[in-house]
Amino acid sequence: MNIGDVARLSGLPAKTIRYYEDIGLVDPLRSSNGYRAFRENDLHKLAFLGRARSLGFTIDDCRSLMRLYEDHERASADVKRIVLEHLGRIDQKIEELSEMRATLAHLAEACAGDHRPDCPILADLAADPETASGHLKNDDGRPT
Amino acid sequence: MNIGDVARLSGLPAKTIRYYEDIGLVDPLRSSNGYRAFRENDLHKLAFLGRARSLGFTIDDCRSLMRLYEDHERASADVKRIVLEHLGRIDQKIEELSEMRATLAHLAEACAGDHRPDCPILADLAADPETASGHLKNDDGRPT
DNA sequence: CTTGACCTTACAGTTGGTGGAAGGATTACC
DNA sequence: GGTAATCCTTCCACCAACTGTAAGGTCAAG
Repeated sequence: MNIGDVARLSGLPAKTIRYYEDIGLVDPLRSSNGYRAFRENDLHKLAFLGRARSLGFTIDDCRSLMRLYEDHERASADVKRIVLEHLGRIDQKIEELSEMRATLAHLAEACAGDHRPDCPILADLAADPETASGHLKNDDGRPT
Repeated sequence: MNIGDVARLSGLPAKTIRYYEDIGLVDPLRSSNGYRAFRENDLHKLAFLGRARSLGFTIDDCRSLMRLYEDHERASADVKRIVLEHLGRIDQKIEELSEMRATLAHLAEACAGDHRPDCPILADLAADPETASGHLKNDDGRPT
């Protein structure tokens, strides 16, 4: 199989596949014309990588997961640990984004969004840290 | 004020402040010794930038927001539009992460996480797209 | 025999900074 | 006045995980 074939079959761009070879995630053979020659196994690996990446695993995670995948003596605990760590990172990210979301939603709500220049959003962004968005979360002046 | 002072006051690393000058977000004066000389206004700008960045705005957004901040003829609608667009991107990101989270949580739950090599996580990652994690979402074999 | 689709490598750019080296300026202290 | 510590300067390289582009080699169809 040429790179175009595995690209179609795996759903990964050819560029990405070349990149994955570059960083040692796959290692296709070479035809006499210099073209990469992928085996079934390479295709499987690439599909594995694509799925893992789509679940947000880092390339480094992918490397570990692939190693475990190919090691039939592995302990499932090792796999689970990677997943749970990743899950923790995702939860943290969701947490951060939700906080941003809440603040931004408050700000957007407070802004008239018309032709006038008065804008609580800009006022908040310009406020010193003590004040910033605190007056929208609790409006009685107590420190947050 | 030297860069160390504004770094302390704004909470931004000196490196970041230099970078912001590099990309044209601030434009401090220079003392005769070549040191950057920040005015009050520069400090305000940097604090503004720090707050906007902490809310997840891109540097490009920050540029637009700063322009609007400094334009006293602005329409608050322009500010609100930027915020709402950003809010949309955040919601999308949260959505994506939540989907990942759900899939990963299912997988982790299904995995014994012990010394044995059997691992539904690896099985899922290796499965072809038709099957992948679908069998965990609906276990009757219907296509998802 | 040429056209077009495919393949190759290599280098630059993306985002938003961070780290480090090499060297000049200033301040503190003896 | 010397010197050590702390600032400050510029410049270049690096992070993730690709993506874009250029310049060129290969192959199958008509």
